[in-house]
Amino acid sequence: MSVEAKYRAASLYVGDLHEDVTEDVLFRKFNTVGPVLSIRICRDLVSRRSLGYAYVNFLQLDDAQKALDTMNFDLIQGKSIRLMWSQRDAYLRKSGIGNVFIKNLDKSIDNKTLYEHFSPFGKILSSKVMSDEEGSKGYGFVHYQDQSAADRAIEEMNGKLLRDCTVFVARFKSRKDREAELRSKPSEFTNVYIKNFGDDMDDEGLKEVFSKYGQTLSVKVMKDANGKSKGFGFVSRAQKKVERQAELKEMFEQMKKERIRARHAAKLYIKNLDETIDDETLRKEFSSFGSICRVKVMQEAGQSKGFGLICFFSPEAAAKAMAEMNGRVLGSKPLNIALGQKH
DNA sequence: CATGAGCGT
Repeated sequence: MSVEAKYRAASLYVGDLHEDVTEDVLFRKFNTVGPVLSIRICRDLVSRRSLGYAYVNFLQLDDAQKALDTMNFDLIQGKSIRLMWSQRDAYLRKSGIGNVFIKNLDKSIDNKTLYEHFSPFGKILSSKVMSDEEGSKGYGFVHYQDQSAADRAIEEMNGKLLRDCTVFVARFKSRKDREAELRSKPSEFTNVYIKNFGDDMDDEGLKEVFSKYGQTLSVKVMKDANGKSKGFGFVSRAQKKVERQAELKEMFEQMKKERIRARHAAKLYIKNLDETIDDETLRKEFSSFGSICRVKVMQEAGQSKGFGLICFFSPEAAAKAMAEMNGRVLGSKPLNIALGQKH
């Protein structure tokens, strides 16, 4: 095994990190287990904000294993960290194979307790109780290495009483799959709207027509202010509350995605900036393309780092600016402009 | 009631 391969084998992924956690803090924590070769907190290229996950590279595999066994779900800055082996291949994470969904969890069940209840069935890659500032949200996930382990866990645990709650345990479904499923088998409905029956039909007549098909709860012909039948209405069916909620949720999510996309498309990254160029110069040079919401030349010790960003209010303005200004010499150097990365 | 997030030098 090459040296690199050996170190890679001793790499842990650390997720769910508080934004303010530093390399230093992680080093001091993990170095207590055994010698740590390096730590990397992944950060946004430009803003340097933490992306909430890191790698801890141990010198020895045993130490990585020990950290995994003893430090998973430890709190740092009040947040429970999630440890996994570093796994560059995204297949298992994406495929959902071995992933189990659990709901109706007693609020007192935390990450560690969930792990303890579900570890007898096989090797767990990652597990988590979803939570917010208030604490547990009452559902979570356990992702096993093997589907067979997941199936055993479902078989054994579904319907079991954990503390005060009977848990529901099933294969994980992505939100998209779940919504598709809900749409494909719409829930039962008990009301129908009818139109085009003419204005001589009354409540009793309508009831007579429809009673052939089953017991009716209520039958009503819509009337105008003078009590005359309108003879028509709208054909529709009532949505159940959960259906309506799912629809609204999807709509809001799409609107949110669209907002993010638009904001993303309105952001330009400018590289190869002449060091004499500051925020104000950059703003002035780009102001003719549209309203600018933010300009930032990245600096270190009062010196330009030679790159920065401009956020326009509209994607159109950003596109125009990019088309016109890419390659344009400002100061002594040609601008290198790229569309924004995420975040 | 509930179906994450997420992988680098």
